Amino acid sequence: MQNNFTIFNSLSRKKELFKPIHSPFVGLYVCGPTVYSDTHLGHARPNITFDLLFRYLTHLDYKVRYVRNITDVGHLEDETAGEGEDRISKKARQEHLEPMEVVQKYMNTFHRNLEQLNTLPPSIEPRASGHVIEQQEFIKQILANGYAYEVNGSVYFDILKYNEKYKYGKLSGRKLEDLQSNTRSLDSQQEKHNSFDFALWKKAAPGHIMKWPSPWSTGFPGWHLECSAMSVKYLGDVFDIHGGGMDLQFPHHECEIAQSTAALGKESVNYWMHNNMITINGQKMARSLGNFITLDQLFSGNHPALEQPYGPMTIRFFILQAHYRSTIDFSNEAMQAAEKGLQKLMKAVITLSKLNPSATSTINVDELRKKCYEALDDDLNSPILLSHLFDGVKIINSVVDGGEKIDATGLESLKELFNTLVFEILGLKDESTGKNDEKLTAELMKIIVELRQNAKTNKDWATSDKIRNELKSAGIALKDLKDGAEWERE
RNA sequence: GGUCGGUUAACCGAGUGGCUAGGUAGCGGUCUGCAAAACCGUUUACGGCGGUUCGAAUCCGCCACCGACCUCCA
Repeated sequence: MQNNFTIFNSLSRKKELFKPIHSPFVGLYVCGPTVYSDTHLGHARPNITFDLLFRYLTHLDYKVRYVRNITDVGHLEDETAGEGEDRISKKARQEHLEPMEVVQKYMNTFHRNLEQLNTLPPSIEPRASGHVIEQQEFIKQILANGYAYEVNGSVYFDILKYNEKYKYGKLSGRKLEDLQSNTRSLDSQQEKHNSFDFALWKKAAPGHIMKWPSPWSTGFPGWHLECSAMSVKYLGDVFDIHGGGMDLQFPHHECEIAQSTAALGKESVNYWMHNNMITINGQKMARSLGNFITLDQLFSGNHPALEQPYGPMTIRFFILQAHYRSTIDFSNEAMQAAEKGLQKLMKAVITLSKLNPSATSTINVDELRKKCYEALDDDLNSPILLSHLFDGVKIINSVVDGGEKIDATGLESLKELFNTLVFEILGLKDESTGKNDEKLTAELMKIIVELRQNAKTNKDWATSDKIRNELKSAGIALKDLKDGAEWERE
């Protein structure tokens, strides 16, 4: 299969032509969330970014297996606090729930929010707690190959040993000496041979809820292991693309590389992709920093920092307006700009569907199409794609105004292009449609518009303005045309 | 302190050597009873100082500021 799709590979720090291992099949693994609290705006970024990737690869006729995990065990709150409490266990205790109730609750929210953002579900969504055996097998392999050691029922990865043959730190550009001098002193360090070694299996402290039997101790798997074990299980020893947020590059993805290489003797991932962060007031939005806005808060407007609610598609458009490797700064002003821009785009799609062809054409749709695909092929440059689409919007509106002409062939081509790019690939949708009482509203509006036309015929401007103004405050915009009038929801 | 990245107009953001994205906001015009929408035109730019070059927002050097990672994080 031929394509010109290039991906910026975080490992090589270069754009590379995308060549799947077993075309037309593509294996894609993306790090999912730890489900212990509500989904926030920051989470929308990777999910929309990799949804765009999934949609585009699928559009290019690849058969994509998209695996996105749910972390429901093994992430410690604070390793310095002695035993280190699991984030999920902590939340369970606070809310008087079973750990799995916490997981289910926030996983449900995550799924609902992502559906609202119109992201496609992954092909497989494995959970760490359901793959403890696979993770143990992975540890056994690493131990057998001599890259891990056991101390008091816990198993640690031996980075010095690993570094003799392979290079630890290649993804994040870190040197072992720097890590050595910079690693904090942790309690468990006494058990570790070196401060930078990381846990593959941790013996459970007394009272620890989420634990499993193992050859080493009753305990739980280390933080980085699940992704190595599950990606290899579902995508094979070597697969195409691994994605995630930039903040996971180190140590999470670095450790994944080390684990897979230590267990399998080779690296598992051909292309590493990392999305950048969403910032607020110039600072990363993060759960741990407490400066986050949840998606439900954004949708409802129920947050002190929000001047108004913002629809899921506004958020999707806002994110797509920046390139995925750049930071994007959240503000009400920026969101309102995105909302207006999205409206303009959606309005043009509707206008396009009603357009009448001319005998001749002044528009080169093929040229526009070419530019759009070049943008996508250039490491998913969605902002450039949108800029070309807005060129298209101008063309569509100019056809209505009579400044441009389009023939039947061009019109079909333009419709196909817009439908494919806007809905299928960018995954946007018109939020104003789908209301149940649309039909009744239409009937009522017909009557109101007719009454207003009568008033206008009688030059009764007071009445016609009153109707228009009151409709406006009810959220309906009336627009006078040469003959008659049309209306739309604002 | 170490590693990496950023600094583009009122705001959000593209852009890697000459062709000076796009959206939002502003201004002027066309249309209109008025307005809105749409269209046409248009104002604010490339952190600072040097250097390379016929030519630099783009390459190089220094400085300033901001951020990410180095602990869990999307």
